[in-house]
Amino acid sequence: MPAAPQAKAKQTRREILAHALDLASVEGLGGLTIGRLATATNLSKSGLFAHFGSKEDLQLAVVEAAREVFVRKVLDGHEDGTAGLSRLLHLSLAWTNYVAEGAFRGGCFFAAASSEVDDRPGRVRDLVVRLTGQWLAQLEFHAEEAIDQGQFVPDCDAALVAFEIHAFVQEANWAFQLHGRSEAFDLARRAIGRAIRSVATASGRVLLGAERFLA
Amino acid sequence: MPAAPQAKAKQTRREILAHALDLASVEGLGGLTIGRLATATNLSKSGLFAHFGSKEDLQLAVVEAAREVFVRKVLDGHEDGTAGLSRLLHLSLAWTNYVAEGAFRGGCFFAAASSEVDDRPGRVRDLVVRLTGQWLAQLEFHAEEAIDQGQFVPDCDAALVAFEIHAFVQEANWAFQLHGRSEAFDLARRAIGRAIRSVATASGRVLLGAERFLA
DNA sequence: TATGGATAAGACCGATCGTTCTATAAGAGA
DNA sequence: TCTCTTATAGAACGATCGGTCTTATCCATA
Repeated sequence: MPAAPQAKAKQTRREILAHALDLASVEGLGGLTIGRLATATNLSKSGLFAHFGSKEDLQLAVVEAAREVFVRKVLDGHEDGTAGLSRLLHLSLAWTNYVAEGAFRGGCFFAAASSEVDDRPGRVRDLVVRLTGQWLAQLEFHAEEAIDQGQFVPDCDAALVAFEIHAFVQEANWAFQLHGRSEAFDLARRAIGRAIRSVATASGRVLLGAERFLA
Repeated sequence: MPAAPQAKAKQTRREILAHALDLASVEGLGGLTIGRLATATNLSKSGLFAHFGSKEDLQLAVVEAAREVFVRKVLDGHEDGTAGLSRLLHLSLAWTNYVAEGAFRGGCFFAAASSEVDDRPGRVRDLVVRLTGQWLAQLEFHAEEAIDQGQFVPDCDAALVAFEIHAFVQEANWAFQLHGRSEAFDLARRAIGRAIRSVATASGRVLLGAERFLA
C-alpha cells in the first residue's frame, strides 16, 4: 500500500474521479459501482480498487470532488469586496446558473446525494451534511450582513431568506430533472428576486434595481 | 397465475405493501429488495414474488400505495366547497403537516422517489412524473382560481406561486431528513404565508387574516 | 543493466440480487 | 372423499456486488 502516492497514481485517480462524478450524479452514490466505474475507466476492478481502500473511501473522494466543482463554478470569482445583498444575490444566481448549465449530467450532485444518504448514517452522510450545511449557512450569513447594512428590513429573518432561496434552486433542479421543465430555472430566478425584494429596504432596492433577473 | 386474485391474496398483498412502503421510504425504491421485504413480512422470496409479476410491478404497486396515503392524509377533507386562496392555503398547510408528521419513516415518499427515478426511464418513472405533476398542477389550478376570484392580483403568475409553495415543502422535508431541523416546517409555513400574502389583493388579505401560520 | 517499489491485472470469495421452476399445503366444489 | 385451483415454500439459476489475494508489468534509480 503506497504511503505517499506517486505522480502517475495521482493522475489516474483524477481520471477515475472525473468518471465517478459523472456516474454518481446520474446513478447516485449507491449506484456508483466499482465494477461499472472500472469499465468506464478501462481499468480492472482491482486496479481501480487499489486507489481507494474501500467503497466508502471512494464515495468520500467523490463527494469531495463534487465540492471542488461547486466551489470552482459557484464561489470562485465571488470573493471580492461586495457583501450583503449584492453578494447574496450574485451567489444565488451563480448557483442557479451552475445547476441550470448541467455541471453534472444527473443534476445537482448534492441534491441527489442528500436523499440517498439521509437515512444511512456514516462518514459519507456526515460529509454531505457538513458541506450542505456550510452552504446554507453561507447564504444565511450574507442575508444577515444585508440586515446589518440596512439593505434588508431589521425584522427580516435571515434564516427564512436563506431557506427560501435554497428551496427555489433545489425545486428548479427537481422540476428540471424529473419533469424536464427547463423554464423552472427562470421561475427560480424570479422567485429569488421576489423573496429578496420583499425584505429589501429602500436602499436595498436601489441595488436591486441595477440587477436583471427580477420579476 | 390467478386471473382474479382471491380474498386471502388481497389481504396478504396489502400487508406486503404496508411493509414495502415503510421500507421504500427509508431505503428508496431501489433499496426495496425482494429478499428483505420477504424477511420483513415473514414470507419466502418466491411466495412474495408470486404476488407481483416482477420487481417493476412491485415498485409500481408501492408508488400507487404511497399515492393513496397522500390522498387520504392531504386531500381528503379538502374537497368541500372552498376554492381559490382558502383552498390553496389549506392544501399547502395540510401537505406541510403531513410531511412533518412523518407519515413515512424516510420522509416524503415522492421526494425520495423523485431523485431516484429521474435518471431511470421506465414505467415507474412515468408514474412518479404523472403523480407529482398532477399535484403541482393542482396547486397551480387553485392559484389561478384565486386570481379569477380577485383574491390574487391579476398579473400574478399562478405557476410561480405553485413553484414557490412546492419548493418550500420540499425544502423543509430536505432540511429535516438531512439536517434534523424540525423547525424547517415552521419556516415552510411562514414562507408559504409570505408568498401568498405577497400576491394577495385587499380582499384576499381578509381571508388570510383569519388564518394562523402566517408571519 | 539490474533491482525494487509502485501500479495494475486476473482469478476468486461469499453474499445478495431478480427470477424461474418444481413441489407442497390449504380450501372450495363435486 | 376426491379433485382442482390457489397460495406459499424451497432450491437453484446466472449476474453482480464489495473485497482479497496472487501475479505480472512498469519505471526510476543505483
